[in-house]
Amino acid sequence: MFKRTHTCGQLTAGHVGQTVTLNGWVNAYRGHGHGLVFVDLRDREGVTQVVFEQGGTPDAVVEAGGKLRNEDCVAVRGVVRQREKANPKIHTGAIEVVVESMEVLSKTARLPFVPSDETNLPDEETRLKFRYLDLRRPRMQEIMRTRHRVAKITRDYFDAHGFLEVETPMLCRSTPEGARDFLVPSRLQEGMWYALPQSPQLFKQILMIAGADRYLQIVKCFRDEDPRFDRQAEFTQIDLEMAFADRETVLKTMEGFAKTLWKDVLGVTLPDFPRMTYREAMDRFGIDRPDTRYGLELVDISDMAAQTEFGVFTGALEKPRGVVKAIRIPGAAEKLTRKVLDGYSAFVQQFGAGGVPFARFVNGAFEGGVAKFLGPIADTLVERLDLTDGDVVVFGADAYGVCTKALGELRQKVAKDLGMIPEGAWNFLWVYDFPMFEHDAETGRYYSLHHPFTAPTAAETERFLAADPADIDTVESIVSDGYDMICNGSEIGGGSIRIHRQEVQKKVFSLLGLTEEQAKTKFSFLLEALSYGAPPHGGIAFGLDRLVMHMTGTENIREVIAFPKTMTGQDLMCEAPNVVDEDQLKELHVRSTADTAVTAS
RNA sequence: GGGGCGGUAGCUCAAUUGGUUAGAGUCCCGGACUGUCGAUCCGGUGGUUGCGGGUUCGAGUCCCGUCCGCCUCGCCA
Repeated sequence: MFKRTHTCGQLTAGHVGQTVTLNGWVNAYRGHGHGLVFVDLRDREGVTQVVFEQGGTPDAVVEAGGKLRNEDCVAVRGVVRQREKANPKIHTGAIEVVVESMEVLSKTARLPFVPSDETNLPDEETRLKFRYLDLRRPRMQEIMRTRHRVAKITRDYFDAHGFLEVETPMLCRSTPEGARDFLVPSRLQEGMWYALPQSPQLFKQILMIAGADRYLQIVKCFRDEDPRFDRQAEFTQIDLEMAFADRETVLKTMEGFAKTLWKDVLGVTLPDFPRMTYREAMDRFGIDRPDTRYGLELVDISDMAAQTEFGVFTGALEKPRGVVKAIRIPGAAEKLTRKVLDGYSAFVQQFGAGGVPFARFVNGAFEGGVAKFLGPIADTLVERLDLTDGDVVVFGADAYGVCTKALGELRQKVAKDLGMIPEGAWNFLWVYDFPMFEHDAETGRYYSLHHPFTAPTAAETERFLAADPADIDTVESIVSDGYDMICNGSEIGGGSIRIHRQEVQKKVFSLLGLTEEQAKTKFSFLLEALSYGAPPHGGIAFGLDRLVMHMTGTENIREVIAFPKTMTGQDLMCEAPNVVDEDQLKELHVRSTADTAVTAS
């Protein structure tokens, strides 16, 4: 009988003398001839050494033990014994189990790789193909456990704060704006399509109107866009919404949640989160999710740059919204060689900048790079950047958007390259006061910076309702009641106070270029719902995958997802996506236009 | 859609400037071994160098195409 009495992680000196049964996989084996075999048995909870030895173990069992190989799945029964020499590396190292009987539950075939061999870990492709073997590794088990704990603490925390978990549909209608939808053809409604949710945004707002008051859901979302190291087409949100709540209430509740998570999972006590406006974040850090673990802030020197004869500076200032900004890189004069700085120029070029003008500050004077142009402003530049000997200054000179983006990205690269990011630091902050809209010159229309259901701040509402769409400056100056939670330069959550007045929502739709007719067609249910006594409400959504990435120190999102997809959207284990039968397509009223054969039959 | 890096034994890697029979560790198989814990020692199996084409007397190595993986720009309200 193989039924276990203990896990492989729990036996200690206190169990000596007990007869126990363990189930698990062979993590390693060490044979010493026919009379003595050691096997390390592993399950989710740990590793225990079991011994097959002549005298204590029947001869036939010793022989069977000698045939065990890595990853065989077995049950062993035996007596716990104190070891002569303890193994301090494992929790159960004080004891071993002398095997009396064994059942091989399942013999392994030749392994594509050995999960316990951490030094010869295969490439990710192989790990994904044999994910069930990869997930057996203690590191992956630890990540899965952390993810479970995050989900559990999330439910506990919000339950305690009066939130109700409600499920929303996976088969939704496609809505304009936002990411590309995954579509599902309808069999019953010929020619019609469902979309998988990009987020349950509208449903949770409707739940507020429906009186749910406080809503929580840990939910899969789908966005058919290209993946990144921290982005997957299919991902999980912790989705939240609160009725009768202002921004302060939402931020306090969510900040408390983050603090609870970090305390309970990592034992880290987080201080109150600083807050920063979008404008300040862009000005000082060149990005809307600043990493405040290090300096390297952007400093505007446009006024000084105008006094130089440097064409790159003066040319930039002639552009609309042209600026010149500088970053002081302390003590980097020797590290940042010409070659490295040339690399930085190439780096910023992908963001539309021309290059990275630079100068070193050595022996009280600028040298190298564009030093010769800095003469007229040398003293004031030293003062404004607070330069000391051995510093390097890099510049950005362009329209505000390009300059800010380039230096913001460069700032992060420099910090990484020079090892300026402190280990173990947790810098959280809120970014708020985002613009409602951005005007795109190419398409000649406005886009929501967050999403079209984000309310303007209370102070802005009347100005917003009165805004003339033709007055781009005014429209772009309207501030929304949105907020992002940032952790170490990564956006882990974002939300807003929502529009709960129908006329405000209609105004947003009209600014986005939706005619009244289109707005009615696509969002009639929302507009209608807003007309029946909608409460003020707001919420947020956290990226569960990213939270777990931070908490486990993993470098890509696939590590924290049990069965993730590759950069080309494939599941290498089950080989999805894949072809289907012609009959299935027919039933769904769908015909493929792909060039290559795409059906199974 | 654009750019970059990578693909050699089941796995991790090596292979001089383009040069003889593509090597090592590990896994696996066989043998030895009674206190190991990365056990040790001896022997063995194992290769369409991702795939297709080209250049060359000769290609793992150079060129073109293609597939796959990762990273990145665009994209991601």
